Amino acid sequence: MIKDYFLDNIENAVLRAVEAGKLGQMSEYQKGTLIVEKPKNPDFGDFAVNVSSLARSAKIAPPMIANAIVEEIDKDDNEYSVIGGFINFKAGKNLLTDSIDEIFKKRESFGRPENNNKEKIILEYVSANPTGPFHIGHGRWAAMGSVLANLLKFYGHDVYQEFYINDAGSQIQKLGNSLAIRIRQQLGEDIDFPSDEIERKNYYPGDYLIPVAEKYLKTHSGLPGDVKELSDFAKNEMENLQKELLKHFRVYFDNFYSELTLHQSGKVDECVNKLKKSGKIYTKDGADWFRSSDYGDDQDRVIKKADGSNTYLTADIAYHIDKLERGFDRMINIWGADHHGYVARVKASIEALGYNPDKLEILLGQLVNLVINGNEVRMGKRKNMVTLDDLIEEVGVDATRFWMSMRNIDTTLDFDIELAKTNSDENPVFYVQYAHARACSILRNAVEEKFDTQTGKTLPAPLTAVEFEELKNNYKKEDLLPTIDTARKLILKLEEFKSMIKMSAETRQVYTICRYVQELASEFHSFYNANRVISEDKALMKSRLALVLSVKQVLKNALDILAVTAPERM
RNA sequence: GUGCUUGUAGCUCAGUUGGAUAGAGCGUUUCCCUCCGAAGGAAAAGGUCGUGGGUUCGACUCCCGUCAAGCACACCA
Repeated sequence: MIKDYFLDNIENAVLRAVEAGKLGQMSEYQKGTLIVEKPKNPDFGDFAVNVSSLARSAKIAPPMIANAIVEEIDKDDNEYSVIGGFINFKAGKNLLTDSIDEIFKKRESFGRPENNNKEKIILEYVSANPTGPFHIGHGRWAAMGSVLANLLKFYGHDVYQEFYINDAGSQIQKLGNSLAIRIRQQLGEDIDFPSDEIERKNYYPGDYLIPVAEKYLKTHSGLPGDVKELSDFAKNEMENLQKELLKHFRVYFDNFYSELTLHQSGKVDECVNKLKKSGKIYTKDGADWFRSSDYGDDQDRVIKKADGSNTYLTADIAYHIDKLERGFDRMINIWGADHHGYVARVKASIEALGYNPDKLEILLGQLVNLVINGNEVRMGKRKNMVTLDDLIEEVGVDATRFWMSMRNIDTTLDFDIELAKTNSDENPVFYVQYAHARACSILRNAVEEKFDTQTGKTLPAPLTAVEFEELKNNYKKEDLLPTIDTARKLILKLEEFKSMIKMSAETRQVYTICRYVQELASEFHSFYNANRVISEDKALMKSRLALVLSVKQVLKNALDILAVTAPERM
């Protein structure tokens, strides 16, 4: 990376300058204290380092330090300049041609770091109850989670994606009771869900169980004796619906982990026993309590209720311990912000059972607001629920994925349906896809004959197929030279893909990919308007085609991580 | 009441571990197609970084207070 090359040069120069006694009273330098930034004013250079922080130990003025360091640098064909305490850097032709060269060499793996410490990661997200269709909020976790999985894989990690099915507990019984009412309605009975608000909470009154009731009656003549049969039937239907939607939304789980099996396998009881042995359990009011407050939680938590049954937390503890026992180095969970109270207690349990709680990373996501015609539509718990299915049908998979991923997970997301549907620059997805389609179009034109309507003659293709293949497969660094001065910004933006990926993967911030891809598209559109690619000057044309090929490749790499399509034409 | 998150241009948001004149997109205004996709580009205008203190050479960034918004505070899942 150019950035790293620059920092490396600076730091080595600092070490030499210290050795030579040129940095005043400074006697040692610790690598990593200086940081590279982008100059606010691009005229200063591509990158910069501020050496003011060394002034304290050197006891000389920052500009003098900067000059002393620059003197020690092997400059190659790059430019270094000093302004105040800043050392500015402008990459020379060697670095620029190298970076395009790297794109041609690495292709679809361009951007993957050379040596990273590969981790075995289990990423858990969505994990919805199988009691109804996904709502819009689930869409955010689904999109962000799958992008994060793609990103971490691209980065080089081993990623296992898991969906935890909350298929135990009273909600499943509620689901069965609700289906029973829908079936009786189908059978012609005059019956409905209770109108009393409190009683109504014991049911799922959404319309989505009507088709399930119809389906049930196709193979059964009436209500079963046991409501459990209905619960299982409905649960199964909901799970299948959810799985289908996830696939359609390009979200692929390696495993769906049923909470129920966790109970049935005895792992939950096993976990309770282990906790008891650890001495962190006490009995109060007939229930067993876990001393989570010993590990930073604000209060202790019930782990076995007075009636002898386990709480939701108990299963969750067992689940996380199971993940650890499956040998993962790291667990990453995406949870809605409404679950933030659970972080401390789950981490506490991991620590109490002798595991390292730092292995668990929980990304808390703020919720989603739907904006329709400029008005916020707040997502109520049950009423007015817009399903993810509806949203995707309305705006498409690409736009939904992009919009759900484009904001920092810490901010509530405003999803503007109208904007996501527009086909213009107001819509970032469209803008980016257009850039890719435009690149493809130029590449097509480069090898196509053209019919001239004025003369009625057919003009030969600007480049023969053989020449084009040669450029693509046997690209040489010199090929880029004719256009290198007009394409500096574009080349640097392409090169930035590597540092963007690194940052994004290490901080788990997928929205930076969406930002990057917009910036790259913008640089490309700008380059396109200022420089004609297809022209008489063959060397110049080839150099610019090389850039177009690079842009296409990098856009594709980024869009693949987002799992948004990169269209050849639109 | 306690905890977590958020407050930056008219709107939606960046701001990379404290650094140069606080950035981008949309919207507004003005330009740019005889020509590779104008579904695009160039430029202008637009700011008391919620607010009041503090820390230091330097604060959107760190600390304390305060105001506003969202969420959570079960022997529910």
